[in-house]
Amino acid sequence: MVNGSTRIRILDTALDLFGARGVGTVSLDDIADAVGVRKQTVLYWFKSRSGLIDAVLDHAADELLVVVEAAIRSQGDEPLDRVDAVVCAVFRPVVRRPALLGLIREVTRLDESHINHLRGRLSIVVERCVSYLRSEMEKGRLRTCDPMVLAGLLYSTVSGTGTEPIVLETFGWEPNAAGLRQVRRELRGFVRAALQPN
Amino acid sequence: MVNGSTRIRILDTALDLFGARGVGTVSLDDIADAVGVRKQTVLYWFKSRSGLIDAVLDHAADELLVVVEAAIRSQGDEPLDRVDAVVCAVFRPVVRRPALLGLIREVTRLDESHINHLRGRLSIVVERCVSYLRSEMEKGRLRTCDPMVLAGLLYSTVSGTGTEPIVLETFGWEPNAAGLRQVRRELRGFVRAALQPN
DNA sequence: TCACGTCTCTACCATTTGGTAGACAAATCT
DNA sequence: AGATTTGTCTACCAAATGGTAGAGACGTGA
Repeated sequence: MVNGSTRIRILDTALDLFGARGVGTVSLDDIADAVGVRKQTVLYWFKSRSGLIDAVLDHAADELLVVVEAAIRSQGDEPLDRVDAVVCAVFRPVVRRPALLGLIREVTRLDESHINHLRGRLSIVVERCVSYLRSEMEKGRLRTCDPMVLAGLLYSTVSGTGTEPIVLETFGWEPNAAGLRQVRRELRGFVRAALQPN
Repeated sequence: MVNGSTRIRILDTALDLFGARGVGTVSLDDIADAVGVRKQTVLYWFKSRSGLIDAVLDHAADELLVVVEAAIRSQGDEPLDRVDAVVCAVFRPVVRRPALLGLIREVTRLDESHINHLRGRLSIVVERCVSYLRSEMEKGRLRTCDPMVLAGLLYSTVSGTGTEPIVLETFGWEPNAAGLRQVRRELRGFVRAALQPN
């Protein structure tokens, strides 16, 4: 592979399409059209549809991990601030790249092999989050509960907020910049309140 | 239509398949096979794939609305208890009928006409929830914030928890009865803490 | 008995799908 | 220059898709 630019354009485009419309409803032709290339070029860079899916999941994990890792390492000792930073970090793609969380969410629809592929990529950072939450709970600086489930709940809340704008619209939300800031503010307040030590 | 039993079996099966695997990845043949009938029988009862989707969304909305309405009318004046009842009500299908929330979540992937169809069905109960939250906030019995966004956050949290068991597993959760009870307990604690008046 | 409505079926059809085979041009190496 | 590698393409293909047309089985009312 010398000229990787086509490959990356395919990955990016596929990520957007998969995330926005769901993996199962996007054909290789759809992706090729969006890139401006023929389907066979896609199959040149990725040996099969399934291979492309794995590569796109990797691509998404890369993008998400960079953002989250940076937030985790963010300065500040107060755990509520730290969690807040991670929430903001995960929320950022919601604005900049809506398809990213949408794709991660799609994992439920995929078959075992793809699931394990993505799980392998995310497990390190997930474990890090969970053990951090646990240690802060032990110090009494977060509301005490099961840190694993809590981490899952936090993820669900942030991801759901980001990936279901249509549901939020049903709840009366307006999809513009001001609305997004509003949602993020409420989301942060919600999470802070949910984590406050008792 | 005299014999509606085939129709209902198709609806039920389609709901399960759509919810579990995503609307776009389930063909009429898949549904027909699962029901034990030919595709043309499906097309007899529903004039097109799109018509079937709308009917299934109606079917899902019916099922969800019954559960939620009952919980909203549940006795008890304390708002935290009342919200708790609704959370439990929405969580119940997670166990009994995992595909139900999965289907509602799929709405993001559908086109405008189906979205509006479902929105129309859900908007009444959504508005009811929002205005209830608002009035309790005004009485100072819930943490004050934007009630619309809060309702959306609550929905996201519950729905995400229910529809992403695979993500929860990545967080170390074990998918059995005890694990489910555990998740529900944490979920209720999480929501209670997030709503506590300040 | 006979006509009619109900319900499921077989037989097709055009289109789309993931994928293979291989032609062709441009760049790179020897 | 000649050979080879790299990247994109055209030409296909078998299978699956949503959908149409209409046959046939079944019961019901006149």
